[in-house]
Amino acid sequence: MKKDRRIDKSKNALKEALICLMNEKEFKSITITEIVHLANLNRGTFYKHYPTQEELLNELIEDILNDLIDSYREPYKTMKNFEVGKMSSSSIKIFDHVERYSRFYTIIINSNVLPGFQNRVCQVLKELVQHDLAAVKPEANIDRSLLSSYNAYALFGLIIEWVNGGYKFTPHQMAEQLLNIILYQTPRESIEAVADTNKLS
Amino acid sequence: MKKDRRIDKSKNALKEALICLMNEKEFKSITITEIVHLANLNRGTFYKHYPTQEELLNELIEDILNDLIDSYREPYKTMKNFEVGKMSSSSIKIFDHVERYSRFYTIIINSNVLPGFQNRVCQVLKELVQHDLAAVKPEANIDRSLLSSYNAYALFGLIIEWVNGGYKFTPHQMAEQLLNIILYQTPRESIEAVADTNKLS
DNA sequence: AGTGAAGTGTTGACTAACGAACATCTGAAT
DNA sequence: ATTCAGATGTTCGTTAGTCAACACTTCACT
Repeated sequence: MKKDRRIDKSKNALKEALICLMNEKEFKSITITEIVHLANLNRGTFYKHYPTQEELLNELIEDILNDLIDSYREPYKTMKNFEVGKMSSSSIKIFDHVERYSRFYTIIINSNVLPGFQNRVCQVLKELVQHDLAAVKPEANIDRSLLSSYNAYALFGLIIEWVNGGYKFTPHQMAEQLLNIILYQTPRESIEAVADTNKLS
Repeated sequence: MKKDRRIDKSKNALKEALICLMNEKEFKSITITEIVHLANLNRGTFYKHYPTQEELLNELIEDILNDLIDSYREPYKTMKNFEVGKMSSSSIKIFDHVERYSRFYTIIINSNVLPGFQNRVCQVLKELVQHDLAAVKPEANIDRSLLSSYNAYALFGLIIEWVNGGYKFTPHQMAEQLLNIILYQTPRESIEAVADTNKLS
């Protein structure tokens, strides 16, 4: 028995409405009545799924982080024995994820609401990078935690700059920028060695 | 008891899906399964409201014509003793209507599917114009049917050109164009006399 | 001719979402 | 301090939409 699609439709409508309202006013001042009005749903439907606005926001954040993880791992589904050199910019999906939730990222990053979100994104990125590193033979004198954190925050910096600049580039252009940075910033002779540590997006 | 909003949501999803599919393929080749798949609805939901695709299309057309009528009459709600000279381009809503259903208008006008639709639009426009004329004192030697048809098709010509040109103007610019044509094409001394016959949009 | 994949039309049991109504609670205006 | 409009949290009966399953048709391909 497949899951009833009405549930997802209602939940998505509520989350979409919440993002929309967060664009306009402070989260704390958003009422449940406002949310269901914008979502075009009965108020009882809200209470069937969430006790408070905070719980709705929490689930939205979980959705976004899960989509971030899926997007990051997207290239891995098709390839094996990953190599940055053979990676095409179109296979990098993490910037598509950011664009998908661009309104939310703009709210969070440009303002100071929900400061913990940025840290959670970085933490997730770091774990994703670290997981990749685990499958690669160790590099001399480089601590894995340090290296993964280095790469995770570098990627996050790219995202921050993109968001704060008002999305002046397409996701594809961002992917190209990332590839260029990875491939040409690294000293030529060590590209192959480091390549496997940079399985970004 | 207000009407159950689930009905409108489902019907709108089906109509939106139909427009989307008509953009890509011939109407006759569109299956019900395709429609409900794109609308993200159960097939039974379709049959609960419509026996065939044709009936869905018919109701969509009725929706569009009703919205056309509402949009045309929008300025009348706020004003009495209508005068074109005092009419602002922002009060003209008929081009907003066309933009709202722009995808549908493009399909119908650029191609030859559903040729009857254009005639129905013109007929509706003519009746709207004629209804306005009925409230105005008769002009010497001008047949009312001819005058209303003249104005209705003139307006339709504006729309056709706009659609075929790929919507190169905003609805507001179109409204300004219409006002300019009405006000400056007419001989100066007869503006007042004809003004009331041009309650367009 | 015959096979099979895909669309059609319908049914039945189940449930999420519906409107309406209720008794609170809140907070800004008086 | 009082009022009162608006938000909250909950309940109840109803219904639109859900999935799954069915028999049937269509038609392209073998």
